[in-house]
Amino acid sequence: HKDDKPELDPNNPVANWIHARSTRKKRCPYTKYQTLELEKEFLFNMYLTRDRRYEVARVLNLTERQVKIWFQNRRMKMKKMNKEKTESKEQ
Amino acid sequence: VMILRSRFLDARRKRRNFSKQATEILNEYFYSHLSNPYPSEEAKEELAKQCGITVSQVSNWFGNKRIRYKKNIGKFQEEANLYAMKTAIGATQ
DNA sequence: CTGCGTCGTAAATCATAGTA
DNA sequence: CTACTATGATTTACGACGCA
Repeated sequence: HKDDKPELDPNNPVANWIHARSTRKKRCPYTKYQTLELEKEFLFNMYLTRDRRYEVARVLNLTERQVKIWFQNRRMKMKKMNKEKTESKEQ
Repeated sequence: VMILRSRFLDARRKRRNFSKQATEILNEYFYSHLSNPYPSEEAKEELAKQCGITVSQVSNWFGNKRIRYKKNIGKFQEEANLYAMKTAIGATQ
């Protein structure tokens, strides 16, 4: 009867899904050293100044963009860990 | 040594597979929303409650399911048919 | 308009559970 | 027990959108 599902694609269900662009850089796992240094910097301060970003990128042989994004992801990770910790303590 | 250290540092990676009922519920949602398998935050909360897992785990499950399904649709054809049939029967009631 | 912030996700990879 | 596969979690990299 009432079909609320807009099935526009009987043959190709993934057509309307979100797809990464083909120009996206492939994920490249960082070395233990890079990760350790990034973590140290994060411990020093969760937000980068422009100068710190330049310096960290130079020392670790990453682009400033990669360092910026690493910090963004790291903050999201911290947020998630805090949420889980809080929720488990309040139950 | 490295193994012991990594086990300590990655303790949260220890896991148990979800129950069969939970997987059943997640698959039913996935295959009945195959053209747009992106549950809203509210839907995730409801699924999490029904499955007895966290919202993050529901998000992980859908992320993994979407990419693995897309990577090899043929492999999941049988499963897709099974759940399509189940929801069809449910709709008949 | 620039530029960095969060949020949600894709895709690859990791680590181990499950199984033949 | 070993080898291999399935599966849940984590790690890079963006796109979309917000705010100053």
